[in-house]
Amino acid sequence: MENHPPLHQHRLPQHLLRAREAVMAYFRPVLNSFGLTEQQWRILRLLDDRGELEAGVVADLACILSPSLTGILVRMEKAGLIHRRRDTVDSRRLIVSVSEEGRALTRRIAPLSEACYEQIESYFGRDKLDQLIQLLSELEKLPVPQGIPQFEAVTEETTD
Amino acid sequence: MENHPPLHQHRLPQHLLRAREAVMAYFRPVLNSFGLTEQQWRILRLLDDRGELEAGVVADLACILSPSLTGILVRMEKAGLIHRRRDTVDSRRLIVSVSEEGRALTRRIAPLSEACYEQIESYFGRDKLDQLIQLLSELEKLPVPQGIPQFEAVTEETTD
DNA sequence: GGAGATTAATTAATATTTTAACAGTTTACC
DNA sequence: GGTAAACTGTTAAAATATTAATTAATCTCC
Repeated sequence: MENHPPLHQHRLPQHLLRAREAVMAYFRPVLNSFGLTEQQWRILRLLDDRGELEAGVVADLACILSPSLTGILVRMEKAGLIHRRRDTVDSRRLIVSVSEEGRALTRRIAPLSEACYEQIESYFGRDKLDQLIQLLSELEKLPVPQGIPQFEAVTEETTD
Repeated sequence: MENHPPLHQHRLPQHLLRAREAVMAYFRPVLNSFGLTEQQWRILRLLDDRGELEAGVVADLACILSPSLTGILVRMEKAGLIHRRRDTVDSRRLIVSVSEEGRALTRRIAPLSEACYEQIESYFGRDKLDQLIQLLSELEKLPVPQGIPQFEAVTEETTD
C-alpha cells in the first residue's frame, strides 16, 4: 500500500524529446552540411542496410507517415539519391532503393556520424549508452494501446 | 585493444524516436479527443505548473523553436486556452499564462494522462521506467557540440 | 466473373518544423 | 546623448507532420 507519486510527473515523452534534441544537436550540422534532412538520412541508411524496400516498410522503420513519405521520396529521387519503381506483381506497392550516388553520399557521411557518436560516448560513457539503448529497445515494443481504453475510466459508471 | 563494433550502429536517435512514438501512441488519442496537439499539451502543462512564463522560456522547456511557437500561441489564445501580454518593463518580451478555461481542460485531462502512464508502467515495470528516466535526464545534459569539429576531418588537407 | 470490402499510396488542408532574414527594443560603450 | 551591438519575437519560404478523404489495385466470397 505504498503511496507512489503520480507517474505523469515522470514526463517520459518530454524526456525522450529533449534527449533526442540533445543528441541531434551533434548530428544535425553534419547532415545539413551535406544538404540532407534527418528524414532523408534515416531513409538512406535504411536502404543502404537492407537493400530495396516497400514504401510502407520504409514508413514504419523510419517513423514517417505515408503522406509525408510520398513527398520525401519524390524529392529524394529528383535529387538522384534513390530509385522508385512499382512492384510488377502488385502494382499498388512502391519499391524504393538507394542509387549509386546515394550510396556514395552515405559512405562519405558514415565516418562523420561515427565521430559524433564517439563525442557523445566520451561524455556519456559506453556502459550507460548500451544500457540506454537496451531500455529503449524494450520500450519500443510496447503493445499498441487497445481501443482507447483510457475512456472506460471516464465513460463507465462511477462506482464510488 | 578491444575491437568495439561501430557506435553508429547503435542508432541512438532512431531508438529515441521510436520509443517516443510507442509511448505517444498511448497519449495521442487522449489529447486529440480534447482537440489538443502534442505541443499545445506540453505548453498547457508547463504554464499550469510554473505560472506565467516568457515565450522564450516556453520555447526552451517545450522544445519548440520560436518561429513555431509564435503561431501556436496565437492559435491557443484564439482558442481561449491562454493569455498573451507584453512585459511592461521590456516590451520585447511576451508573457504567456494559462486561462481559466485552459486550466479546467488541464484538470480534466490529467487523470487520463495518469491512466496512460499506469498502462505503460504495468507493461514496462516501475524499475526500468525510473532507470530510463534517469538515463534520459543525464543525456539531456550533453554539452552543446563545439563549433562543428567534425569537419576538421574533412576540410583539412588530404595528405594521401 | 463481378459487387463490395480491403489494401497501398496519394492528394488535400491545416499545423508544425526548420533555416534565414527582419523589425522593434534594449543595452553597452564611447 | 547617440550609435552600434545584442536581444526577443515575428515573418517568409520550403519541408515535414497530421488527419481525413480519395484513387487505384487487389482480394473475398458468392
